[in-house]
Amino acid sequence: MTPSDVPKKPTIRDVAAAAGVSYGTVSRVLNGGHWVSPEARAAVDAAIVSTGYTTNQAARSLATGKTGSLAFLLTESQHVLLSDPNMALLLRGATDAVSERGMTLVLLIADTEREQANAARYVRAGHVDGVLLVSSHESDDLLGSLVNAGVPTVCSGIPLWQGRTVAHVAIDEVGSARTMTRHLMDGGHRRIALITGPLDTPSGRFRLDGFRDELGDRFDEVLVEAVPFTREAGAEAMARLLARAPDVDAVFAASDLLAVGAAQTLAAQGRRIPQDVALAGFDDSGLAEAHTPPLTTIRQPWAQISATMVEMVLEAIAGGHPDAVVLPTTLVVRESA
Amino acid sequence: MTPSDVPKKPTIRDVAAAAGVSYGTVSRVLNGGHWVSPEARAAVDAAIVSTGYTTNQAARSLATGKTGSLAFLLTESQHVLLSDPNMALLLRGATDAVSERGMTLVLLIADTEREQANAARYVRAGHVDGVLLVSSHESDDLLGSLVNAGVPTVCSGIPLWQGRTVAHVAIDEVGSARTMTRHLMDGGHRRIALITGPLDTPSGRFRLDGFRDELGDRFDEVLVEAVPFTREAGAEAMARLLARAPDVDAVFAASDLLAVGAAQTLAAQGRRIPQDVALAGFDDSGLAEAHTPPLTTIRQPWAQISATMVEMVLEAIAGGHPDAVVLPTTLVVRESA
DNA sequence: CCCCGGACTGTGATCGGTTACAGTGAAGGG
DNA sequence: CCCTTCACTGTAACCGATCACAGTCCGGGG
Repeated sequence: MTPSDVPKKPTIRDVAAAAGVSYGTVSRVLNGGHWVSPEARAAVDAAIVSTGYTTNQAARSLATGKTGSLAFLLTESQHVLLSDPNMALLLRGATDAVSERGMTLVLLIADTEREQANAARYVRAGHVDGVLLVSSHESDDLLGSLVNAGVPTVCSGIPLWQGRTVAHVAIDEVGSARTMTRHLMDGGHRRIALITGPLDTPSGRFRLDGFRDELGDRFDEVLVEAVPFTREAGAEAMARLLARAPDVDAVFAASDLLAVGAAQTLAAQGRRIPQDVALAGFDDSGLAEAHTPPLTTIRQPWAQISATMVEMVLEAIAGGHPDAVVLPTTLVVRESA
Repeated sequence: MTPSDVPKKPTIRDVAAAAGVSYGTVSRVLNGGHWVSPEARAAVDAAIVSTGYTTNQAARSLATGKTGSLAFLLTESQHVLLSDPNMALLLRGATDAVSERGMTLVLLIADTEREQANAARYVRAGHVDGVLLVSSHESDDLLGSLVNAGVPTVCSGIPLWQGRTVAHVAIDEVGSARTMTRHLMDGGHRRIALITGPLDTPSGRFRLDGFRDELGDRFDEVLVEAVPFTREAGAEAMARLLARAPDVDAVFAASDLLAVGAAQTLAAQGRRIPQDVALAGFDDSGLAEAHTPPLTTIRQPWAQISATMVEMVLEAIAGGHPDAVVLPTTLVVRESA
């Protein structure tokens, strides 16, 4: 075919030649087309199609200092991405929101301290324009190093950080926990237990707060377990609760996964759900609906959360100072409570 | 503090100045350090640390034509990332393998035809050096356009593609299905049903092949359902199987998710697992172990699969022509069968 | 004593864009 | 009728790397 076997990619120079204008004009068309005559623009548009031109992101980045991509930075110690369906939902929503704007999502997973340092270096090196920081545990150093380096960052969930406040998107943790607790009380239950997440996570801490607030003087320390967000931990916590308080008649688990674990223990000990013990989860992940019996739970608006995060980080990149955003949740009543 | 409020990032020129050498020498040190005197190298290394230099990927890409990143291209019509734990495992493994080599994973999700076209354009524009194509359904056009454009591509699973063969990593689908079928036969079951995936997916098709091969003349068309890989579809398929063949005494589901769906239907119709009907899954996702009773299943070596895919795509980028690789699976026997 | 080659270093061109600036021609105001 | 403004276009410098090439220095062989 052609002399060269690898037909080099067309550049704006090639497009300019094909359109009969200068490459400056092509560049102008590419960036909004202001101060370009209609004829020139039409010619350039046609030339872009005919040459099959696609812009070289590397060259553009070099000139503008922007990369056109965001980092989805997951700082979790375990296989959260697979064990926690929420993460997948967040990731999916972020991918959509980002690609809608012609940008790219770079996925960074930083489990260990060392990996977190690597990720921070990567981000600070300017490989991405901003960061969606998804972590449940506190990670002062990583978040701090990003914020201090002036990297536009938005967190998912309320960051438990000692420094100045950071832009974040969260649900109304306390309110949601109160709503569920109220629902269980309205169901006539008197001995309501809580299996919450680790107290160094916002979800773990604030759901406990809401639970305690709503119960008031009926709150009993004995009926609380704070454990990692895994099924096994939920099962073990339930076993401890039953040992300490055999008369428990309702359990509020701070995640569907914890609830599933609790359900296994309940089944093993011959307690029926919801006849003997009512059981509620949190998240409305696929698990909740799939469970037998289907779980009463709290639905989190994941798509909205991720879309809002992307919006906010773009605002920050543009020089703005996005506030915190709190989104509402929905109580989903099914058979388990 | 400093006159300029935003302290520009150091470049190789700054490093060179600090080290008292020319920028060419710095570049040489950065790329392996051949033909550089030990003193010069030491000076440069020290200067890199003292200036806090990090290489500007955009500039390097522009000069070399390489981007240092791979695409994880997911072409699925549904929320696979969340419904299918396998995808998360693959993604996780790929992230690790890629970051180990100092590269980056760009996550592309292309559901619709339009999104696939976008993704193809993105990849062909040279934003990434290679592609890990993760799709279960056939997608001739996307795969074809990548291969024809000469983009280094490695598929997960055997691509059902009419064109020339493409590099891929797969498990021994037929053999795994035979193993499980044999296990069920050895358990004394006579009426074994199969709920497999869509027949336009390799998993769906080849697991049926293995099942049929192993059963030989005991194979019965009536006992086969081919449905999408979702829990609901599994439940419905099980209902149809029970209606057609009430005497079924074992079910092999081609994914754990399908098995979970089938279990729901079995429970609803009062059939006990494994006493009345043995049930087997595929994948050994978290679901299998979490299920009551725990599912007998086939374990896929996801970490190895993703690592191999990354290795192969790097080989292809380097100009090689990686072959197909088939990895072995493991039968995991639990209580359900 | 000169020349040559090997080890190392510096320079300049280049990648493909953006952007500031310098034109250019036509329309319009004084 | 000239000068200014406006709308548009072309040019050159620059972003921060890589890499080919041209030196430079030194030791050793002829």
